[in-house]
Amino acid sequence: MDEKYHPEKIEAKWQRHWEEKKLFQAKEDPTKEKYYLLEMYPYPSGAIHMGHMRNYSIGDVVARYKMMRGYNVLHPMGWDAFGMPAENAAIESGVHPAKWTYENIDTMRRQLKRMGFSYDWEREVATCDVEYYKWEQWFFLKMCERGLAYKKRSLVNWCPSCQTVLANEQVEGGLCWRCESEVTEKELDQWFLKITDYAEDLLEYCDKLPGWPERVLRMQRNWIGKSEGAEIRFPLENSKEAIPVFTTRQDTVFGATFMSLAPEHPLTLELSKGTSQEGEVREFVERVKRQSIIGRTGEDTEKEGVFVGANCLNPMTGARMPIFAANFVLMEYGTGAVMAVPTHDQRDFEFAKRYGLPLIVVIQPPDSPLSEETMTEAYVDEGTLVNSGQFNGVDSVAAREAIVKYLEENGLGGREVNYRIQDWGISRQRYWGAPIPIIYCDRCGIQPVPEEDLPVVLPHDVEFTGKGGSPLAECRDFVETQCPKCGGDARRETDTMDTFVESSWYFDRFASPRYNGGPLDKEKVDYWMPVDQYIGGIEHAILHLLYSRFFARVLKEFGLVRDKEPFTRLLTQGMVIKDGAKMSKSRGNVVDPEYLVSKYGADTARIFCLFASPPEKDLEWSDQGVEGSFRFLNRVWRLVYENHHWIKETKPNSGATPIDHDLRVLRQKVHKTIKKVGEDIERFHFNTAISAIMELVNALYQFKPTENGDPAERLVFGEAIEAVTLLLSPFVPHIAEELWEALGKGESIIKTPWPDYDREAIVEEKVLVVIQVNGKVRDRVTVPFSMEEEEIKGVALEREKIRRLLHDKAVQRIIVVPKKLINIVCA
RNA sequence: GCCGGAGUGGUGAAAUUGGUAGACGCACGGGACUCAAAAUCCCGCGGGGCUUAAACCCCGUGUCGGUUCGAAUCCGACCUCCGGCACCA
Repeated sequence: MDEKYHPEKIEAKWQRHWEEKKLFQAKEDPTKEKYYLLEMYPYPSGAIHMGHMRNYSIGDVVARYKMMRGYNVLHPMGWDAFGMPAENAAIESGVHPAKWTYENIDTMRRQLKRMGFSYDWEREVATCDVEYYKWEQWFFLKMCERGLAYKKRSLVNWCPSCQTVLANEQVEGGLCWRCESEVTEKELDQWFLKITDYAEDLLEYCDKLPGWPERVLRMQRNWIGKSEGAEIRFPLENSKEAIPVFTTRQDTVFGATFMSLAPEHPLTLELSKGTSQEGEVREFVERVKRQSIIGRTGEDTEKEGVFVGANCLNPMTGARMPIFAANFVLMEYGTGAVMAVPTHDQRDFEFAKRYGLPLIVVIQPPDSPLSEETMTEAYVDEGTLVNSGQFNGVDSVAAREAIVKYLEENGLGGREVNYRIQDWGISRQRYWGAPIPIIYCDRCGIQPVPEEDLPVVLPHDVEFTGKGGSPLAECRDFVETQCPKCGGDARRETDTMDTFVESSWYFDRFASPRYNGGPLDKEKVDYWMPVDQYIGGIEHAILHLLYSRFFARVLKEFGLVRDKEPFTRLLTQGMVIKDGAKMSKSRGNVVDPEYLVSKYGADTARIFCLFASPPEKDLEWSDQGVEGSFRFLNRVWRLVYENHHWIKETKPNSGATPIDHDLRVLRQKVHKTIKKVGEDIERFHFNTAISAIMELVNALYQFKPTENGDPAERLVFGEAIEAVTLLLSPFVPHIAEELWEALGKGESIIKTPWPDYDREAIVEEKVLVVIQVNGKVRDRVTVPFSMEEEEIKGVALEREKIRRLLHDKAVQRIIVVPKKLINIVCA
């Protein structure tokens, strides 16, 4: 052991050792309890950043701790390797996306290895490998068979900058999740996955995931957006047809005085055809369609519309209702048609006021009655029904139920549930992704690629112009093919799949990453899945984490996996902040982990991330904090260096000698620390676990051993040093291994069981009792642990200071919290 | 607008969930070692009052109330910041 701590020497040494001994290779072993720990895999952008560093440091503590606890741990790592930055690099600098991606992977793998993370690299997966994405194509075919994947022409979100379609989940506040451009609408033929079939189940199971943060579950519930209400059919005037609407306020149906249609609603143009309104309607629809999502749905966009030239009838009253096209009605939600009740819906109120449409109050509030003439805004709360025929006098909540029944009985509609969530659009008009395995034949229509023809390999030689349109469409060798049904000339689908499809099942693939008999080796997946602990950023709360839950359900139906919830526990870690903002290249406030490792070593970088704040909170970067962490490791190093010679020689059983008070206190501190660190790791309080170890180290510095080495002292002190080393090892594994070796231990520290604390040793002999008078701390007294309540009261009342405080007061009661506190209440 | 979360020293944070507020670290101040510096080690460090000093007292967890013997923690109202959803019928 060197006198000085040189991280660069020891870190490389132990990384080599772990790799040579294959210490992190996971093997299925039914006799051992498995623990599947997973951190969200990175996109190979070129370099590991602080966010990764933090995420993976957190994960590594848990992995190593569980290994020492005797679990059979699976801790894999891979690459979310398809995606646009690779393609953009190709457009900008001419490097092929594959070359760019694989080189980045090499760099980042090297960086991760330099951090000493306990990954099973044998299981590494890159999603751009054909061996990976061919199974994704296989899933797609199976989903087509079951109608879970389908193609439809629809309005989709289009990012003009990325030149591709985005899923609803990828539009954040009207902006592209990746480049923050304003998203527009476009009508395109697209492939969708039927996540809506699972909306109810996904929602229901939000209540059955106790290991997930409430915040994430709430976001998912919100996103699924379940509304219960009714469908009501409004007959068209002079026609047999009717317009169905969805409403959650069927109790207000008697107050519906007009109808609003989405501009994209097929009836909008159809009804206006041949009327004097036709031109105006057409113009309006065209104008609305051209708007961006923000322009269309922003909160300050004014409500406007146009009469389509036709009317429908209120099914309850028979009253004639003019039909409008209105910009605020969305085609994607409900039926794209809304019954307008201006008195009890604010949007309808504003619209009615603008176009001079009639108001009928049908809900009266309990206090001050409403009148159509004086209302200045809609009344949207509950009340009693009026102007509602047979339902007059009924409470609005009860009326919702009664009216649903009436609708059903009279064939006018019925109960209906609606979800905000839409099917997942997965077509991307980009090159660097998994090709959608579909062939178009002019004679036979849409033909799935036969399973035996998989994979549909992404061609290598294509041109990257950045001009828009998928490069695959320009690649004749790829596009031109034969129809699997008739054998005639046919064309391949040139869109690729959303990269979130890859990440929806990579955790399953880690269980059998090289399996070739199918996507998953059932036996192995059943052994490892579900993921016991998943760790990653909150930004995936509704993207990846919802898609993965959907995929798990589908895979379960295919009989490929056993569980429909893939992640038992989830930890969402906070961002890394510097100078008040998230670290990012554009802000210029990044700290490169590579630099940190070069200057201080991986262990310092790791322990800083873990110590500075609890994992779920944002981490404020501090250069001095890093220095402090490095200082602490040096302190530990010196402590062991100065003592390792004699500790190595101390035989475990050499001293049955009785130990004195100071030693007993030290030993108690050791075992209390063992207890606390274990408990803190279990509940992910790494910062307090580390501070507890620091306290122990401080106590060992305070403890001055006698000159010629009392055997009992050597025993206790030696035990303490070993405990410090063991407890530190999940956090700072390299230095721990080196110190462990210096202490004369043969086996790698990762193979050493986590220490148990001695229950006897932590028993308190004396306990500090706080004495309060009327809730204010006035004195403290140390009493024997076993002292009875009554006796403690006596001791407290006898205290000089307490007597002085109480001399002219009458004691009313005394509250005793055993071993902790006594509160004397007096007048 | 709706739904969450969070506000604690100069600073990052503790307080295992109603029982000593500020552990541990950083910064800062003082001391030891040194010719000197760095490194290291030791001591101090919420604010105020009183004091040579100690002892002691008061205030203090965003603000104002409440519950309780006792509140950073529970309840109500408000303020500020952050996040999610949002013309969803």
